[in-house]
Amino acid sequence: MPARRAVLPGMSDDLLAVRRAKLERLRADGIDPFPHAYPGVTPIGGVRAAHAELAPGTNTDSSYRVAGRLHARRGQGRMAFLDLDDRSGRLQLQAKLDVLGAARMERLLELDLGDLVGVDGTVFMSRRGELSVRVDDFTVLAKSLRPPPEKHHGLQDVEQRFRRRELDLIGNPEARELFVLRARVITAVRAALDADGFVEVETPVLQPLYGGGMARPFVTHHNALGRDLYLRIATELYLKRLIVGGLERVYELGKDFRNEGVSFKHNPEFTVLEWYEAYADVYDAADRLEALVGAVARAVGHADPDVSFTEPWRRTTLAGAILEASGVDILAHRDRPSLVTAIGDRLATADRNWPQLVDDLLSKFVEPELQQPTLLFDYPVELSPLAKDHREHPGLTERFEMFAYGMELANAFTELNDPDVQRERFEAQLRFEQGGDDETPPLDEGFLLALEQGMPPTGGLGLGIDRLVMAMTGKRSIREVVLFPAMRD
RNA sequence: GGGCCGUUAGCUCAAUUGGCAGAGCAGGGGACUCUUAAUCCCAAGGUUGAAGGUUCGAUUCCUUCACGGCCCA
Repeated sequence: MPARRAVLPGMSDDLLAVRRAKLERLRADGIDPFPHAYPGVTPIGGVRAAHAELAPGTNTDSSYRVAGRLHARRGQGRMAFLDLDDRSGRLQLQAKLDVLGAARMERLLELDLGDLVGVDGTVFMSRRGELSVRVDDFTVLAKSLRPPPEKHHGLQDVEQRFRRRELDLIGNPEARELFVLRARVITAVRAALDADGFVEVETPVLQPLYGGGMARPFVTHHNALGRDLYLRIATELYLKRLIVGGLERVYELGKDFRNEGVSFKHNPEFTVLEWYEAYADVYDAADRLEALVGAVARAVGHADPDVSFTEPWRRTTLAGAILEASGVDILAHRDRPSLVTAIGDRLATADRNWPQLVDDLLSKFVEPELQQPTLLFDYPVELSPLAKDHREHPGLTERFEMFAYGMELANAFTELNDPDVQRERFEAQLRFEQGGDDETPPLDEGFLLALEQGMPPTGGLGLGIDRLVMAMTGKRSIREVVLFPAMRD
């Protein structure tokens, strides 16, 4: 029987001190508590897959090296069982005095939950049918100096889950699975676009001018250039310049930044896909989006009985959807006073211009009702400064937004490529700004110069990746699908 | 920005009408060679988010603040 050494008499109530004392004892015994590497590890999932059919009580001569974080311990003295976690799963370890000898057995039992451990061992199936590895040898891979989350309940405190995401990932396997799923969503998006001949590009995050959307930007400063720069609010204008340049099919997957409040569907930095396809229009973009999201849903196994991303999706018009949901016909009330009268007391109309009121009607009456994937087409030109005029309906543009789970997920248009019309649109927007809209971006001469070079007919689209992941996982808060969401100090 | 709710041991949670702040897990000491939310014995662990107020007495009631959640704008 091994003689246990009292860890630290007189300090047994201080969790951190006990762990530090164990760390120092390892060093005193000539063991490096933070070794440099541990080659040859097999994932626990791989060990499980190779021995799934083993009968209870069966021994094997299969040996593996596994590594992970110590999650639980049962028994002490001459035999103990330990649970080891890695990214692929959990595995029971069996430690026996007659295998390890007194010294190593004692060392093993002194490990703390949360320590990172490597094990060489032999697979067997316990009498109760638990796949296990008998520890033949083990190595401390990194000493954990702080206690892990509660082993059965995990980390429950919502605030701590976001602020200390590493503890969420350690303690809650479903958190790991969610972010692995998020990665699979992004992989599926890339695969679909790559397969269709799109070129992935990277355009500036730090921009001398911001544009491509309606939002307040973050401002930062470049010391050597001696000037302020903006963090991008969209990738649109640079990507269109690449279409001018002849890249024909481009996409960018990255972060945009908007200096606005946080909510369950807004994080100040968020991940967006934008693509632009030469010689295509908004209807091609709609077909491509359906196929893309349908493929993502299949790739990650989206299975909500109430919402299906299987193509085709419902398609209707913005004005029709607003009329149906609110009774207000925005196309019959094309000026502010008329629309205010039509809205009556259903919305606060003070200090809101015509496009803002239409947006309010959409947000209040239509968006929350759109649970199934739905495309709303034909947005008024006042709301769509970068979209091309509708080929049939004056005053409208060739644009749609895609909604699901009561959220806007995507936005697409036949891109406006007439440089003179684009300039007029920007200038009209800036005139609106005199009316108090402070989200209007400044006029981008570099972009207009590029359009004058000649941009082919183009269909473009932006898709919110965080919200897509929310839709694929049924999470109601963007903070659940962003690893480190913005938090107050 | 407004309303409501929450904040108690390292973690997960209790605490009656305002009356000694508790349990499980983890940690410490001990027993245990097929356990698995292991079990058993012993001991320990608290600025009840912060600051003020009411009260003989506050985790509990009131005010302000911080952070978070939900709903609304």
